[in-house]
Amino acid sequence: MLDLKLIRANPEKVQELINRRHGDYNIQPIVELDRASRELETNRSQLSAQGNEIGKLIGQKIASGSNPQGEEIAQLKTEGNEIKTKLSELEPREKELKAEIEALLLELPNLPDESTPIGKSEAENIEIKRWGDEYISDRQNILPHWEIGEKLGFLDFKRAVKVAQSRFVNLVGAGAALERALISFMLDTHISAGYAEVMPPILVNSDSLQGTSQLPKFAEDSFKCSNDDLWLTPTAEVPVTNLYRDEIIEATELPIHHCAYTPCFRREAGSAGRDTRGLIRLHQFNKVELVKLVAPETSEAEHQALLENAEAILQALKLPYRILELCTGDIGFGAAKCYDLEVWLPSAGMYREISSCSNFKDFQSRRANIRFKQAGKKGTEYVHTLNGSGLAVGRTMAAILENYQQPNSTVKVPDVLQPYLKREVL
RNA sequence: GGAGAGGUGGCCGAGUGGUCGAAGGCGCAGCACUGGAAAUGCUGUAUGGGAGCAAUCUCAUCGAGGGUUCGAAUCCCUCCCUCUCCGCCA
Repeated sequence: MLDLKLIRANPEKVQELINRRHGDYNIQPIVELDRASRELETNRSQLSAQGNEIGKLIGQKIASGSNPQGEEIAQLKTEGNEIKTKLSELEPREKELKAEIEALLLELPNLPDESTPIGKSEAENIEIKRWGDEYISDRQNILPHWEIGEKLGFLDFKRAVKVAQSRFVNLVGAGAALERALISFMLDTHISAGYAEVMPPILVNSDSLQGTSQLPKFAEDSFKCSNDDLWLTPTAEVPVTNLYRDEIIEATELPIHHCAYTPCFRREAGSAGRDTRGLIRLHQFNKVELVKLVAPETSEAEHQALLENAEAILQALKLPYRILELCTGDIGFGAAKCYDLEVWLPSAGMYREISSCSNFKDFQSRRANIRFKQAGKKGTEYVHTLNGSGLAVGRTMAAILENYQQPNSTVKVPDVLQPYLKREVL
Protein backbone atom coordinates (compact mmCIF):
# COMPACT_ATOMS: atom_id res chain seq x y z
CA MET A 1 0.00 0.00 0.00
CA LEU A 2 1.25 3.44 -0.85
CA ASP A 3 1.72 6.07 1.81
CA LEU A 4 -1.30 8.37 1.73
CA LYS A 5 0.84 11.20 3.04
CA LEU A 6 3.24 10.77 0.16
CA ILE A 7 0.37 10.89 -2.32
CA ARG A 8 -0.92 14.01 -0.63
CA ALA A 9 2.43 15.74 -0.55
CA ASN A 10 3.62 14.78 -4.00
CA PRO A 11 0.79 13.60 -6.23
CA GLU A 12 2.54 14.43 -9.54
CA LYS A 13 5.61 12.43 -8.65
CA VAL A 14 3.57 9.45 -7.48
CA GLN A 15 1.46 9.51 -10.64
CA GLU A 16 4.56 9.76 -12.80
CA LEU A 17 6.17 6.72 -11.14
CA ILE A 18 3.02 4.65 -11.28
CA ASN A 19 2.61 5.50 -14.95
CA ARG A 20 5.86 3.68 -15.64
CA ARG A 21 4.02 0.45 -14.93
CA HIS A 22 1.91 -1.58 -17.24
CA GLY A 23 -1.72 -0.70 -16.65
CA ASP A 24 -3.80 2.35 -16.05
CA TYR A 25 -3.75 3.78 -12.56
CA ASN A 26 -5.07 7.14 -11.50
CA ILE A 27 -4.45 8.59 -8.07
CA GLN A 28 -6.61 11.67 -8.57
CA PRO A 29 -9.76 10.18 -6.97
CA ILE A 30 -7.71 9.36 -3.89
CA VAL A 31 -6.35 12.88 -3.66
CA GLU A 32 -9.87 14.29 -3.77
CA LEU A 33 -11.40 11.82 -1.34
CA ASP A 34 -8.52 12.45 1.02
CA ARG A 35 -9.14 16.17 0.98
CA ALA A 36 -12.82 15.65 1.73
CA SER A 37 -12.17 13.14 4.45
CA ARG A 38 -9.69 15.35 6.25
CA GLU A 39 -12.09 18.27 6.23
CA LEU A 40 -14.77 16.02 7.62
CA GLU A 41 -12.46 14.62 10.25
CA THR A 42 -11.49 18.07 11.47
CA ASN A 43 -15.13 19.07 11.86
CA ARG A 44 -16.11 15.82 13.44
CA SER A 45 -13.31 15.75 15.96
CA GLN A 46 -14.10 19.32 17.05
CA LEU A 47 -17.68 18.27 17.59
CA SER A 48 -16.58 15.19 19.49
CA ALA A 49 -14.43 17.38 21.69
CA GLN A 50 -17.49 19.48 22.57
CA GLY A 51 -19.45 16.36 23.35
CA ASN A 52 -16.67 15.03 25.57
CA GLU A 53 -16.58 18.37 27.34
CA ILE A 54 -20.29 18.16 28.18
CA GLY A 55 -19.95 14.60 29.36
CA LYS A 56 -17.14 15.61 31.66
CA LEU A 57 -19.09 18.58 32.97
CA ILE A 58 -22.09 16.43 33.86
CA GLY A 59 -19.82 14.08 35.73
CA GLN A 60 -18.25 16.93 37.65
CA LYS A 61 -21.60 18.51 38.54
CA ILE A 62 -23.04 15.27 39.82
CA ALA A 63 -19.88 14.54 41.78
CA SER A 64 -20.10 17.97 43.45
CA GLY A 65 -23.70 17.54 44.48
CA SER A 66 -25.95 18.58 41.63
CA ASN A 67 -29.22 16.73 41.37
CA PRO A 68 -28.92 14.22 38.51
CA GLN A 69 -32.60 14.70 37.80
CA GLY A 70 -32.40 18.48 38.06
CA GLU A 71 -32.95 21.19 35.51
CA GLU A 72 -29.26 21.98 35.03
CA ILE A 73 -28.28 18.41 34.18
CA ALA A 74 -31.27 17.96 31.91
CA GLN A 75 -30.19 21.07 30.01
CA LEU A 76 -26.70 19.65 29.51
CA LYS A 77 -28.07 16.30 28.42
CA THR A 78 -30.13 18.04 25.78
CA GLU A 79 -27.00 19.75 24.48
CA GLY A 80 -25.22 16.42 24.48
CA ASN A 81 -28.02 14.88 22.50
CA GLU A 82 -27.89 17.64 19.94
CA ILE A 83 -24.21 17.03 19.39
CA LYS A 84 -24.86 13.33 19.18
CA THR A 85 -27.40 13.86 16.45
CA LYS A 86 -24.93 15.91 14.42
CA LEU A 87 -22.22 13.34 14.97
CA SER A 88 -24.46 10.52 13.85
CA GLU A 89 -24.53 12.25 10.49
CA LEU A 90 -20.83 13.02 10.17
CA GLU A 91 -19.41 9.79 11.54
CA PRO A 92 -20.80 7.35 8.96
CA ARG A 93 -19.80 9.68 6.15
CA GLU A 94 -16.27 9.91 7.47
CA LYS A 95 -16.04 6.14 7.86
CA GLU A 96 -17.37 5.62 4.38
CA LEU A 97 -14.85 8.03 2.88
CA LYS A 98 -11.98 6.41 4.73
CA ALA A 99 -13.11 2.96 3.61
CA GLU A 100 -13.30 4.18 0.03
CA ILE A 101 -9.80 5.59 0.21
CA GLU A 102 -8.53 2.37 1.76
CA ALA A 103 -10.17 0.29 -0.97
CA LEU A 104 -8.63 2.44 -3.69
CA LEU A 105 -5.22 2.33 -2.04
CA LEU A 106 -5.37 -1.47 -1.85
CA GLU A 107 -5.90 -1.61 -5.61
CA LEU A 108 -2.88 0.54 -6.33
CA PRO A 109 0.43 -1.20 -7.10
CA ASN A 110 3.76 -0.26 -5.58
CA LEU A 111 5.87 2.51 -7.06
CA PRO A 112 8.75 1.11 -9.07
CA ASP A 113 12.15 1.92 -7.65
CA GLU A 114 13.99 4.71 -9.47
CA SER A 115 16.57 2.14 -10.52
CA THR A 116 14.01 -0.19 -12.12
CA PRO A 117 14.49 0.07 -15.88
CA ILE A 118 11.58 1.68 -17.67
CA GLY A 119 9.86 -0.55 -20.19
CA LYS A 120 6.48 -1.59 -21.47
CA SER A 121 6.61 -5.37 -21.30
CA GLU A 122 8.75 -8.37 -20.55
CA ALA A 123 10.44 -7.76 -23.89
CA GLU A 124 12.24 -4.84 -22.26
CA ASN A 125 13.61 -6.71 -19.29
CA ILE A 126 17.37 -6.47 -19.11
CA GLU A 127 19.61 -9.50 -18.95
CA ILE A 128 22.31 -8.59 -16.47
CA LYS A 129 24.13 -11.88 -16.09
CA ARG A 130 24.54 -15.28 -17.63
CA TRP A 131 26.14 -18.12 -15.74
CA GLY A 132 27.16 -21.68 -16.57
CA ASP A 133 27.41 -21.54 -20.35
CA GLU A 134 30.02 -24.26 -20.07
CA TYR A 135 27.40 -26.61 -18.64
CA ILE A 136 25.07 -26.19 -21.60
CA SER A 137 25.01 -29.51 -23.37
CA ASP A 138 25.62 -29.61 -27.11
CA ARG A 139 23.84 -32.92 -27.32
CA GLN A 140 20.87 -33.17 -29.69
CA ASN A 141 17.59 -34.87 -28.96
CA ILE A 142 17.40 -34.24 -25.27
CA LEU A 143 14.01 -35.46 -24.17
CA PRO A 144 11.73 -32.94 -22.51
CA HIS A 145 11.62 -33.53 -18.76
CA TRP A 146 8.10 -34.94 -18.78
CA GLU A 147 9.10 -37.59 -21.31
CA ILE A 148 12.26 -38.71 -19.55
CA GLY A 149 10.40 -38.49 -16.24
CA GLU A 150 7.59 -40.73 -17.41
CA LYS A 151 10.01 -43.06 -19.16
CA LEU A 152 11.97 -43.55 -15.95
CA GLY A 153 8.76 -43.86 -13.97
CA PHE A 154 9.34 -40.74 -11.84
CA LEU A 155 6.44 -38.67 -13.03
CA ASP A 156 2.87 -39.92 -13.20
CA PHE A 157 0.60 -37.27 -14.65
CA LYS A 158 -2.19 -39.58 -15.72
CA ARG A 159 -3.10 -40.87 -12.29
CA ALA A 160 -2.62 -37.46 -10.68
CA VAL A 161 -5.21 -36.09 -13.07
CA LYS A 162 -7.57 -38.87 -12.02
CA VAL A 163 -7.05 -38.09 -8.36
CA ALA A 164 -7.26 -34.33 -8.76
CA GLN A 165 -7.33 -32.50 -12.09
CA SER A 166 -5.10 -31.60 -14.97
CA ARG A 167 -1.99 -29.70 -13.90
CA PHE A 168 -1.22 -32.05 -11.03
CA VAL A 169 1.55 -34.59 -10.82
CA ASN A 170 2.28 -37.68 -8.78
CA LEU A 171 5.96 -38.21 -8.03
CA VAL A 172 7.00 -41.83 -7.85
CA GLY A 173 10.01 -43.58 -6.38
CA ALA A 174 13.23 -41.79 -7.24
CA GLY A 175 11.14 -38.88 -8.51
CA ALA A 176 9.71 -38.33 -5.05
CA ALA A 177 13.13 -38.88 -3.52
CA LEU A 178 14.71 -36.34 -5.85
CA GLU A 179 12.08 -33.77 -4.94
CA ARG A 180 12.71 -34.42 -1.26
CA ALA A 181 16.49 -34.25 -1.75
CA LEU A 182 16.18 -30.92 -3.51
CA ILE A 183 14.07 -29.50 -0.71
CA SER A 184 16.55 -30.66 1.92
CA PHE A 185 19.54 -29.45 -0.04
CA MET A 186 18.02 -26.02 -0.58
CA LEU A 187 17.00 -25.62 3.04
CA ASP A 188 20.35 -26.82 4.35
CA THR A 189 22.16 -24.39 2.08
CA HIS A 190 20.04 -21.44 3.18
CA ILE A 191 20.25 -22.36 6.83
CA SER A 192 24.03 -22.34 6.50
CA ALA A 193 23.74 -18.87 5.00
CA GLY A 194 21.95 -17.71 8.13
CA TYR A 195 18.28 -18.13 7.31
CA ALA A 196 16.07 -19.48 10.09
CA GLU A 197 13.80 -22.22 8.84
CA VAL A 198 10.07 -22.04 9.48
CA MET A 199 7.30 -24.41 8.50
CA PRO A 200 4.21 -22.21 8.53
CA PRO A 201 0.52 -22.94 7.97
CA ILE A 202 -0.26 -23.33 4.30
CA LEU A 203 -3.89 -22.39 4.73
CA VAL A 204 -3.97 -18.65 5.22
CA ASN A 205 -6.74 -16.18 5.98
CA SER A 206 -7.84 -13.20 3.91
CA ASP A 207 -6.02 -10.69 6.10
CA SER A 208 -2.76 -12.47 5.36
CA LEU A 209 -3.38 -12.45 1.62
CA GLN A 210 -4.18 -8.78 1.79
CA GLY A 211 -1.03 -8.16 3.82
CA THR A 212 1.24 -9.46 1.08
CA SER A 213 -1.03 -8.04 -1.66
CA GLN A 214 -2.52 -11.14 -3.27
CA LEU A 215 -5.87 -9.66 -2.22
CA PRO A 216 -8.05 -7.89 -3.12
CA LYS A 217 -6.90 -7.75 -6.75
CA PHE A 218 -5.87 -11.34 -7.40
CA ALA A 219 -8.55 -13.41 -5.71
CA GLU A 220 -9.13 -15.54 -8.79
CA ASP A 221 -5.52 -16.76 -8.69
CA SER A 222 -5.87 -18.63 -5.39
CA PHE A 223 -7.88 -21.60 -4.18
CA LYS A 224 -10.40 -20.74 -1.49
CA CYS A 225 -11.92 -23.05 1.10
CA SER A 226 -15.66 -22.79 0.81
CA ASN A 227 -16.63 -23.05 4.48
CA ASP A 228 -13.92 -20.97 6.07
CA ASP A 229 -12.04 -17.77 5.61
CA LEU A 230 -9.03 -19.77 4.50
CA TRP A 231 -7.12 -20.05 1.26
CA LEU A 232 -4.44 -22.42 0.03
CA THR A 233 -1.32 -20.36 0.06
CA PRO A 234 0.03 -19.49 -3.39
CA THR A 235 3.53 -18.99 -1.97
CA ALA A 236 5.29 -19.21 1.40
CA GLU A 237 5.78 -15.47 1.12
CA VAL A 238 2.23 -15.13 2.45
CA PRO A 239 2.39 -17.10 5.71
CA VAL A 240 6.01 -16.24 6.47
CA THR A 241 5.74 -12.48 5.98
CA ASN A 242 2.43 -12.43 7.83
CA LEU A 243 4.01 -14.12 10.82
CA TYR A 244 4.88 -10.58 11.81
CA ARG A 245 1.63 -8.87 10.85
CA ASP A 246 0.53 -6.19 13.33
CA GLU A 247 3.77 -6.42 15.24
CA ILE A 248 6.29 -3.85 16.34
CA ILE A 249 9.73 -5.41 16.13
CA GLU A 250 12.71 -4.21 18.17
CA ALA A 251 15.27 -2.69 15.81
CA THR A 252 17.87 -4.98 17.32
CA GLU A 253 15.89 -8.01 16.08
CA LEU A 254 16.43 -6.92 12.48
CA PRO A 255 17.25 -8.19 9.98
CA ILE A 256 14.99 -11.24 10.13
CA HIS A 257 15.87 -13.90 7.56
CA HIS A 258 13.63 -16.92 7.08
CA CYS A 259 13.65 -19.83 4.72
CA ALA A 260 10.63 -22.06 4.35
CA TYR A 261 9.61 -25.06 2.38
CA THR A 262 5.90 -25.20 1.53
CA PRO A 263 3.69 -26.59 -1.18
CA CYS A 264 2.17 -23.76 -3.20
CA PHE A 265 -1.22 -23.68 -4.85
CA ARG A 266 -2.23 -21.58 -7.81
CA ARG A 267 -5.33 -21.63 -9.94
CA GLU A 268 -3.42 -20.38 -12.98
CA ALA A 269 -6.49 -18.53 -14.11
CA GLY A 270 -5.75 -16.93 -17.44
CA SER A 271 -2.97 -19.28 -18.42
CA ALA A 272 -5.11 -21.99 -19.98
CA GLY A 273 -3.25 -23.73 -22.76
CA ARG A 274 0.16 -22.49 -21.64
CA ASP A 275 2.79 -24.98 -20.48
CA THR A 276 0.20 -27.72 -20.27
CA ARG A 277 2.82 -30.43 -20.26
CA GLY A 278 5.34 -31.18 -17.59
CA LEU A 279 6.27 -29.62 -14.31
CA ILE A 280 6.40 -26.00 -15.34
CA ARG A 281 2.90 -24.82 -14.51
CA LEU A 282 1.06 -26.96 -11.97
CA HIS A 283 -1.76 -26.12 -9.58
CA GLN A 284 0.34 -27.57 -6.77
CA PHE A 285 4.10 -27.33 -6.57
CA ASN A 286 6.82 -27.27 -3.96
CA LYS A 287 8.93 -24.24 -3.32
CA VAL A 288 11.63 -23.18 -0.91
CA GLU A 289 11.21 -19.50 -0.21
CA LEU A 290 13.48 -16.85 1.27
CA VAL A 291 11.83 -14.04 3.21
CA LYS A 292 13.49 -11.03 4.77
CA LEU A 293 12.31 -8.25 7.04
CA VAL A 294 14.91 -5.52 7.22
CA ALA A 295 15.59 -1.90 8.09
CA PRO A 296 14.90 0.38 5.11
CA GLU A 297 18.44 1.63 4.68
CA THR A 298 19.73 -1.94 4.27
CA SER A 299 17.10 -3.28 1.90
CA GLU A 300 19.03 -2.71 -1.31
CA ALA A 301 22.06 -4.63 -0.05
CA GLU A 302 19.76 -7.29 1.41
CA HIS A 303 18.14 -7.65 -2.00
CA GLN A 304 21.47 -8.29 -3.69
CA ALA A 305 22.39 -10.82 -1.02
CA LEU A 306 19.03 -12.57 -1.41
CA LEU A 307 19.61 -12.85 -5.13
CA GLU A 308 23.04 -14.37 -4.49
CA ASN A 309 21.53 -16.88 -2.06
CA ALA A 310 19.12 -18.03 -4.76
CA GLU A 311 21.89 -18.14 -7.35
CA ALA A 312 23.99 -20.26 -5.02
CA ILE A 313 21.53 -23.13 -5.42
CA LEU A 314 21.74 -23.05 -9.22
CA GLN A 315 25.49 -22.76 -9.09
CA ALA A 316 25.82 -25.68 -6.69
CA LEU A 317 23.62 -27.74 -9.01
CA LYS A 318 25.65 -26.52 -12.00
CA LEU A 319 22.50 -25.48 -13.83
CA PRO A 320 23.03 -22.77 -16.45
CA TYR A 321 20.97 -19.67 -15.78
CA ARG A 322 20.61 -15.99 -16.47
CA ILE A 323 19.40 -13.06 -14.41
CA LEU A 324 16.90 -10.58 -15.70
CA GLU A 325 16.33 -7.22 -14.17
CA LEU A 326 12.61 -6.75 -14.68
CA CYS A 327 11.45 -3.52 -16.23
CA THR A 328 8.61 -1.37 -14.91
CA GLY A 329 6.20 -2.98 -17.38
CA ASP A 330 6.81 -6.46 -15.98
CA ILE A 331 7.46 -6.20 -12.24
CA GLY A 332 4.85 -7.65 -9.94
CA PHE A 333 2.10 -5.64 -8.30
CA GLY A 334 3.84 -5.19 -4.95
CA ALA A 335 7.45 -5.08 -6.05
CA ALA A 336 9.55 -1.95 -6.33
CA LYS A 337 12.41 -3.87 -7.86
CA CYS A 338 12.71 -7.44 -9.03
CA TYR A 339 15.21 -9.86 -10.48
CA ASP A 340 14.15 -13.08 -12.17
CA LEU A 341 16.40 -16.10 -12.32
CA GLU A 342 15.86 -18.21 -15.41
CA VAL A 343 17.24 -21.70 -15.78
CA TRP A 344 18.26 -23.29 -19.05
CA LEU A 345 15.88 -25.95 -20.36
CA PRO A 346 17.64 -27.73 -23.25
CA SER A 347 14.55 -29.42 -24.68
CA ALA A 348 12.90 -26.05 -25.16
CA GLY A 349 16.17 -24.35 -26.06
CA MET A 350 15.29 -21.48 -23.76
CA TYR A 351 15.56 -20.10 -20.27
CA ARG A 352 12.57 -20.50 -17.96
CA GLU A 353 11.82 -18.61 -14.75
CA ILE A 354 12.85 -20.54 -11.65
CA SER A 355 13.06 -17.75 -9.09
CA SER A 356 11.82 -14.24 -8.62
CA CYS A 357 13.59 -12.04 -6.09
CA SER A 358 11.69 -8.92 -5.12
CA ASN A 359 12.14 -5.94 -2.89
CA PHE A 360 8.74 -4.69 -1.74
CA LYS A 361 10.20 -1.93 0.39
CA ASP A 362 7.41 -0.72 2.71
CA PHE A 363 4.54 -1.72 0.42
CA GLN A 364 3.69 -4.98 2.17
CA SER A 365 4.66 -3.84 5.64
CA ARG A 366 2.23 -0.95 5.35
CA ARG A 367 -0.56 -3.35 4.40
CA ALA A 368 0.41 -5.92 6.98
CA ASN A 369 1.30 -3.27 9.57
CA ILE A 370 4.78 -4.57 10.33
CA ARG A 371 6.84 -1.93 12.03
CA PHE A 372 10.05 -1.65 14.00
CA LYS A 373 11.11 0.55 16.82
CA GLN A 374 14.47 1.93 17.70
CA ALA A 375 15.08 2.01 21.45
CA GLY A 376 15.04 5.57 22.72
CA LYS A 377 13.71 6.90 19.44
CA LYS A 378 10.16 8.14 19.26
CA GLY A 379 7.65 6.49 16.98
CA THR A 380 7.92 3.51 14.69
CA GLU A 381 8.95 2.84 11.11
CA TYR A 382 7.78 0.31 8.59
CA VAL A 383 10.21 -2.51 7.86
CA HIS A 384 11.14 -3.39 4.32
CA THR A 385 10.13 -6.86 3.15
CA LEU A 386 11.85 -8.93 0.50
CA ASN A 387 11.44 -12.40 -0.80
CA GLY A 388 12.62 -14.74 -3.46
CA SER A 389 12.29 -18.34 -4.46
CA GLY A 390 15.25 -20.37 -3.52
CA LEU A 391 14.09 -22.22 -5.64
CA ALA A 392 10.91 -23.51 -7.23
CA VAL A 393 11.49 -27.21 -6.66
CA GLY A 394 9.45 -28.69 -9.51
CA ARG A 395 11.12 -26.47 -12.07
CA THR A 396 14.51 -27.36 -10.60
CA MET A 397 13.63 -31.02 -11.02
CA ALA A 398 12.66 -30.33 -14.63
CA ALA A 399 15.99 -28.60 -15.21
CA ILE A 400 17.90 -31.52 -13.72
CA LEU A 401 16.00 -34.11 -15.73
CA GLU A 402 17.00 -32.28 -18.87
CA ASN A 403 20.44 -30.84 -18.17
CA TYR A 404 21.69 -34.03 -16.52
CA GLN A 405 20.20 -36.35 -19.10
CA GLN A 406 22.65 -38.85 -20.55
CA PRO A 407 22.65 -40.45 -24.00
CA ASN A 408 21.40 -43.76 -22.59
CA SER A 409 18.34 -41.97 -21.23
CA THR A 410 19.44 -42.05 -17.64
CA VAL A 411 19.87 -38.97 -15.49
CA LYS A 412 23.05 -38.24 -13.63
CA VAL A 413 22.57 -37.08 -10.04
CA PRO A 414 24.18 -33.66 -9.45
CA ASP A 415 27.19 -33.98 -7.15
CA VAL A 416 25.68 -31.98 -4.32
CA LEU A 417 22.56 -34.16 -4.26
CA GLN A 418 24.39 -37.47 -4.13
CA PRO A 419 24.75 -37.44 -0.34
CA TYR A 420 20.98 -36.98 -0.11
CA LEU A 421 19.99 -39.54 -2.71
CA LYS A 422 22.83 -41.96 -2.02
CA ARG A 423 23.15 -42.75 -5.71
CA GLU A 424 24.88 -41.34 -8.77
CA VAL A 425 22.44 -42.11 -11.52
CA LEU A 426 18.68 -42.17 -11.78
C1' G B 1 -18.57 -30.38 18.83
C1' G B 2 -20.55 -29.69 24.40
C1' A B 3 -19.80 -27.15 29.40
C1' G B 4 -17.21 -23.44 32.06
C1' A B 5 -13.48 -19.34 32.74
C1' G B 6 -11.01 -15.49 30.45
C1' G B 7 -8.88 -11.64 26.67
C1' U B 8 -6.54 -4.42 29.84
C1' G B 9 -0.03 -0.73 27.93
C1' G B 10 6.81 -3.97 26.24
C1' C B 11 5.47 -7.60 30.44
C1' C B 12 2.63 -8.68 35.14
C1' G B 13 -1.74 -6.76 37.12
C1' A B 14 -5.90 -3.31 39.35
C1' G B 15 -10.10 -1.21 37.63
C1' U B 16 -18.32 -3.17 37.00
C1' G B 17 -20.96 3.64 34.28
C1' G B 18 -18.43 9.68 35.33
C1' U B 19 -12.84 14.26 35.05
C1' C B 20 -9.54 6.57 32.85
C1' G B 21 -5.12 6.43 27.94
C1' A B 22 -6.08 3.72 32.27
C1' A B 23 -3.63 2.59 39.75
C1' G B 24 0.53 -0.36 41.33
C1' G B 25 4.71 -3.31 40.07
C1' C B 26 8.48 -5.06 36.61
C1' G B 27 11.27 -3.58 32.52
C1' C B 28 13.51 0.49 29.83
C1' A B 29 15.71 5.71 29.43
C1' G B 30 17.63 10.17 31.76
C1' C B 31 19.32 12.62 36.16
C1' A B 32 21.19 12.52 41.34
C1' C B 33 24.28 9.76 44.78
C1' U B 34 29.50 6.81 43.81
C1' G B 35 36.48 6.54 42.53
C1' G B 36 33.38 3.12 39.51
C1' A B 37 29.29 -0.08 40.09
C1' A B 38 25.25 -2.28 42.94
C1' A B 39 21.47 -0.55 46.04
C1' U B 40 18.54 3.88 46.60
C1' G B 41 15.93 8.41 45.16
C1' C B 42 13.72 11.65 41.45
C1' U B 43 11.83 12.23 36.48
C1' G B 44 10.15 10.21 32.09
C1' U B 45 8.35 6.03 29.27
C1' A B 46 1.82 3.46 24.07
C1' U B 47 0.04 3.60 18.94
C1' G B 48 -2.49 5.81 14.99
C1' G B 49 -5.33 10.02 12.67
C1' G B 50 -6.38 15.45 12.19
C1' A B 51 -5.19 20.96 12.88
C1' G B 52 -0.71 24.18 13.45
C1' C B 53 5.71 27.11 11.08
C1' A B 54 6.05 25.60 16.04
C1' A B 55 5.06 25.19 21.24
C1' U B 56 0.81 22.74 21.42
C1' C B 57 -4.30 21.37 20.86
C1' U B 58 -7.60 17.57 19.53
C1' C B 59 -9.92 12.72 18.03
C1' A B 60 -9.64 7.43 18.23
C1' U B 61 -7.81 2.94 20.49
C1' C B 62 -8.60 -1.63 27.12
C1' G B 63 -9.49 -8.90 21.47
C1' A B 64 -12.89 -7.21 16.80
C1' G B 65 -17.50 -5.17 15.21
C1' G B 66 -22.30 -3.25 16.52
C1' G B 67 -25.77 -1.25 20.46
C1' U B 68 -27.63 1.40 25.17
C1' U B 69 -26.14 6.25 27.55
C1' C B 70 -24.96 13.23 28.14
C1' G B 71 -20.84 9.76 29.35
C1' A B 72 -18.55 2.70 28.38
C1' A B 73 -12.36 -0.81 29.90
C1' U B 74 -16.93 -1.31 32.93
C1' C B 75 -23.87 -2.78 30.68
C1' C B 76 -26.24 -5.56 26.09
C1' C B 77 -25.63 -8.31 21.20
C1' U B 78 -22.54 -10.82 17.40
C1' C B 79 -17.89 -12.71 16.09
C1' C B 80 -12.64 -14.14 16.93
C1' C B 81 -8.97 -16.05 20.12
C1' U B 82 -6.84 -18.37 24.76
C1' C B 83 -7.28 -21.69 29.00
C1' U B 84 -9.76 -25.99 31.84
C1' C B 85 -12.95 -30.35 31.63
C1' C B 86 -15.68 -33.80 28.35
C1' G B 87 -16.25 -35.91 23.35
C1' C B 88 -13.79 -36.98 18.63
C1' C B 89 -9.20 -37.62 16.22
C1' A B 90 -3.56 -37.93 12.78
